[in-house]
Amino acid sequence: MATALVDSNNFYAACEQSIDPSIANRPLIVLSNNDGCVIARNAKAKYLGVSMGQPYFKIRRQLEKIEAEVRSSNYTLYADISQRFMSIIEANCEELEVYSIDEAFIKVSRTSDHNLMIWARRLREIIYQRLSLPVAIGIGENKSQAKIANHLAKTMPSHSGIFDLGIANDQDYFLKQVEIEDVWGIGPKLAYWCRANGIHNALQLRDIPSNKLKKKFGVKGMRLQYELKGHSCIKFSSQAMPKKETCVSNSLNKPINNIENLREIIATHTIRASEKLRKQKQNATSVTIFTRTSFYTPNFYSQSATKRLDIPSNDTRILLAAALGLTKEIFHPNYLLIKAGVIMQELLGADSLQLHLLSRKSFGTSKEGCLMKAIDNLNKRYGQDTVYWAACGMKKKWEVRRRHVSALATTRLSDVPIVQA
DNA sequence: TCTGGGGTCCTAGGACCC
DNA sequence: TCTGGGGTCCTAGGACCC
Repeated sequence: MATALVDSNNFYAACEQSIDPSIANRPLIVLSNNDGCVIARNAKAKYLGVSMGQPYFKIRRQLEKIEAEVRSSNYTLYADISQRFMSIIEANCEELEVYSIDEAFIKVSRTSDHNLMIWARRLREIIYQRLSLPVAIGIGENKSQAKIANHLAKTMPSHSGIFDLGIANDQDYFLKQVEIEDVWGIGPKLAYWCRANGIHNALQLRDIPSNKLKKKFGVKGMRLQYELKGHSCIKFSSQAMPKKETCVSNSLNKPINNIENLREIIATHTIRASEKLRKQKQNATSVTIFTRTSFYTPNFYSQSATKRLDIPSNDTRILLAAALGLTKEIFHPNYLLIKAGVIMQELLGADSLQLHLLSRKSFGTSKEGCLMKAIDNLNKRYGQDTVYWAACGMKKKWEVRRRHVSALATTRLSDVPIVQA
């Protein structure tokens, strides 16, 4: 059975274009939280020289000059379109592994003539027709090969978005076209080492002596090399694994140096993290909070603190008490803090909870559980923060900047676009 | 004035056990 | 005089992913 990787091109930008086709012919960029830096751009913006990761404030002039459309990231919209994307793929394959918001690995059987091109073209058409998302499909014998094939599908125009490495006559030729930095699993550090050791492309990586690779990359390097040779050794998991930790954090609109503000931020993130836990049907055994100054200031400061809970919980009030209790441990008045967050750790599924020896409470049916459910339902029905904790503060001067956010066109009735005949 | 957020996996080294 | 060897668990840090 072959493995394919279906991946949406410039996903966030494509989502923005799909709800507002009027911007499709213009350069478009999407900014990270706090309108910090570029995290997605459409082909036109790419062509005009906007690159990923650039801070917005540095390129604002350039963007004005090329008359680019700018959007703040709208994750609610992207998550909803992603779900639709995945369900179309699921209906057109044998097994699906959702790999990220815009990518899925899938398994498909090869037809008698081994040719999956017709299937791939059809899938590409359906996705475009229903969601206006252009996708690339790469096919190989395993995940690493599918990744390589997907890269080739995107970068070589003659492949028009689809490439099958499994049936390529000259696999070596194609592996040679893939720069070492573009190989899945090779990050900047390892790429640097590779270049220094004369390994410049995927073919050379496949063919270097295994012992040399193992010494530097460990087992991960071995797995990658095996896959480049055509064996499968990276697990395919169609069942989403339960999360081991859940983190909510952000950079602040402006730096803070008073503990009250830090408490409000920690409270806000803890509440969001608790909601996430309840949605995931998980409970946290320990809570870590952290904060730091900017990387770009001379006096760097970073601190975290952790509290273990007697009983794992997803009750906002319990987690809030734990997190706020730690705040003074990470605060330092001499530093301007620019980032803070909460990590829920050692997560347990609701079914694998153990009661505390001295506790009389039972899970799920408790009053506390009902209260949390009621709050979640109210916020779902009437909008986020209809019911919220006073610990979050009222003014929120530090709140995330989102000056260019688009509508919730697929999840909120009042935001559905109106088409005039 | 401004520089993302949310994850996972692996390894090395220390502490501890018998 | 003499200070083992094999194993597990935990943690911090590094590297990677999108």
